[in-house]
Amino acid sequence: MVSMKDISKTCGVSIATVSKALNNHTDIGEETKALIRATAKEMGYFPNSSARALKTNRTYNIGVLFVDEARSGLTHDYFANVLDSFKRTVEERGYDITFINASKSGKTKMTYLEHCKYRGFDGVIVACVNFYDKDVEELIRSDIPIVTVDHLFNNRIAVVSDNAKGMKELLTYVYNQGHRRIAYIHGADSAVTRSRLSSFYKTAEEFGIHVPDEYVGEAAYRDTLRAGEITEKMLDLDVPPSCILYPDDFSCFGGMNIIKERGLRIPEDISVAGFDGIRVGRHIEPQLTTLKQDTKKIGVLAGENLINLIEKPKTTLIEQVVVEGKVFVGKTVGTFNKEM
Amino acid sequence: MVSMKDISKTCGVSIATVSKALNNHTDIGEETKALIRATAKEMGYFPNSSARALKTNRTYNIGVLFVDEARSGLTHDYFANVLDSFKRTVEERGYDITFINASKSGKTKMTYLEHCKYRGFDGVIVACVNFYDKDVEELIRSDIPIVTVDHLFNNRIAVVSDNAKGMKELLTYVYNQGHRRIAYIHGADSAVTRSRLSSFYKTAEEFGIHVPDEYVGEAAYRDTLRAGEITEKMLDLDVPPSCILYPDDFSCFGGMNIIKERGLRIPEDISVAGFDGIRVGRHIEPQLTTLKQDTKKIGVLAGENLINLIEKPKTTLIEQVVVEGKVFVGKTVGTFNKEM
DNA sequence: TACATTTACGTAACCGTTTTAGTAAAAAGC
DNA sequence: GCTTTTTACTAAAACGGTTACGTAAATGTA
Repeated sequence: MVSMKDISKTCGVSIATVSKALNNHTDIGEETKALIRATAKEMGYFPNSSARALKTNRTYNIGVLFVDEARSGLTHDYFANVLDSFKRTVEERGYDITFINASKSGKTKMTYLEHCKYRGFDGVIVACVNFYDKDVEELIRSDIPIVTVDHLFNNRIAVVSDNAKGMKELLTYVYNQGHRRIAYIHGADSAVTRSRLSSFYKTAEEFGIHVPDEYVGEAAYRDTLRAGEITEKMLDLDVPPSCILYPDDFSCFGGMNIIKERGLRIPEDISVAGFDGIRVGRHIEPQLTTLKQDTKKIGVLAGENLINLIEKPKTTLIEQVVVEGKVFVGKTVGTFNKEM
Repeated sequence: MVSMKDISKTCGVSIATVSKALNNHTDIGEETKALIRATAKEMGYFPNSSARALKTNRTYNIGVLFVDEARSGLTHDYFANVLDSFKRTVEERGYDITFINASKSGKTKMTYLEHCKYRGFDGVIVACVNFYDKDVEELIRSDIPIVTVDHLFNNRIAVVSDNAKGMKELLTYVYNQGHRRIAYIHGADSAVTRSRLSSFYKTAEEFGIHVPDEYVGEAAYRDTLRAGEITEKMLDLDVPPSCILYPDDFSCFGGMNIIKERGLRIPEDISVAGFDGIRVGRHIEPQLTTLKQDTKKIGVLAGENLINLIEKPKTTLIEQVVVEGKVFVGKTVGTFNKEM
């Protein structure tokens, strides 16, 4: 590796001059700068990020903590899309991203926070299901700049999709299609779940429609089997729902399978809607009606807010950034106007 | 941040002693080691990776280059699964992963190789569609330890899924279900495509079945619309195929949609099969018959081979590691025994 | 001309770690 | 008891940068 020392030798200047020239300091003559830059390029010089980080305490590296329960967030469509957008945003601004993990490095196992300190991340983005993990809590409570996705913490910036509004819009759409017997299968308890659930009840009340207890069931996110089981129960009711809302698109597929197995048609006999708007939903038949989350915007805002927090901590507001989703009208919710 | 210097002060020993104690060198007394370790733990010490990297020239960081055409590989189900598995494997062994990119860092744009040198990655994994990008070529030709996925290069370890065998198995399965008029819509030209295509022809010949030119069409990977268009053309043939194979599961969905639009039933009227085995294929109706790639194994082998290459370059074979996939029997390929 | 200011560069300390070479004290050898 | 070996530690240089401070020469000012 060619270093500043090499450049300084061939240019006949000191290392300090090389450093200043390459960093465009004002106290270096223009010709000298030009010479140094030219030879740097010629010699194939590139700065050593470790050395720079050591001295400046800035790594231009952002830690990413995306932990699903068993699987990492990578194979989770929603998170993968958010991460992809986040990645582009921060890379534009000169940052790289590295995954945080709690594996052993060498011999000693590290907590997430220890790993962050070890790597010297300038900031961290956290998006995961289990925010109550004590390792996650330790990280969140630290003094590292952090942006969380879809979860609120004291004194931390959070980018959250507007679950309440999303649920309201979805339900409104379904209502406007004529449905009155609307069921909601929700995911495991979490802030997101609670937000959607309360919005579901509230909106239903606003429309003056009654939601019997049997119309609300708890499944788990992205669990097609669970969703299928609950769907079966609902179909077995004396007065089954005319439309079922699911915690996510995957779960919705699970429900759809059961419905089809029963010989019922979607949407003629029963309507369904998902949540998230994963890519494949638009490519299958019938096209999935769902609440499409704006993963791109979430990623961009998370990136911008985090970098602001890193670069101008004083002027950055600690706030909740809300991103709205949008109903994607597919073919799984039909019009309903039979007698109630 | 607490450093070795702090520990050395509280323990009344030199910094060198601290370093050696923590790295378990033999020339430090047991009691001293114990004391130093204890105080290190107590003071919340963690090594500074930048400083260590600067001195040792080892970052324990692996660069990941996953570039799809427009979108990054992150939202690509196949790559995301490979990456996930790769990530777990290397993290187990104390390595982190960071994405390589060619964005500007600060002001100057870097090539992939420059970025790798800047970050000092110990090794790199490359998996992308466009291996002919000159930046990618530059990287591959460098002296950094590299493992590629699904592409062969001289003197580089490659982990490839056995496309030829996969195609053969899939076609054999379809043949055994009684199909003789089998079409193949393949992806854009690439090593993978060629491998599958030649295997398709070869296997067909072995079975003594004739493949008319109209039964082979070129679409693009993960392009549902293109796949749909070609499917239409094939359905319009005087003697349409009884089964169509697609370049990937997504494309297969595209074909299925067209088929359903035409009022044809899958698999009663026409059979289809995908390639890859993405998760959602198992959760939709009818369940997709496909060649399931062993993404987990690919990731593990890529990780293990790369680390071996990094840690014992002398003894590591430069070779092609082949991973076999397996036919996942869903419901989209039916038995066919009408007269030919 | 004499002094103050500006310009352009160099010196050297420092970031946190590893490692080579050295050293004093303790143990072993005879 | 003296030399040799072993044990347990330290000093200091080095990795590749950044930066506060110093300084000589060039320029400006009166």
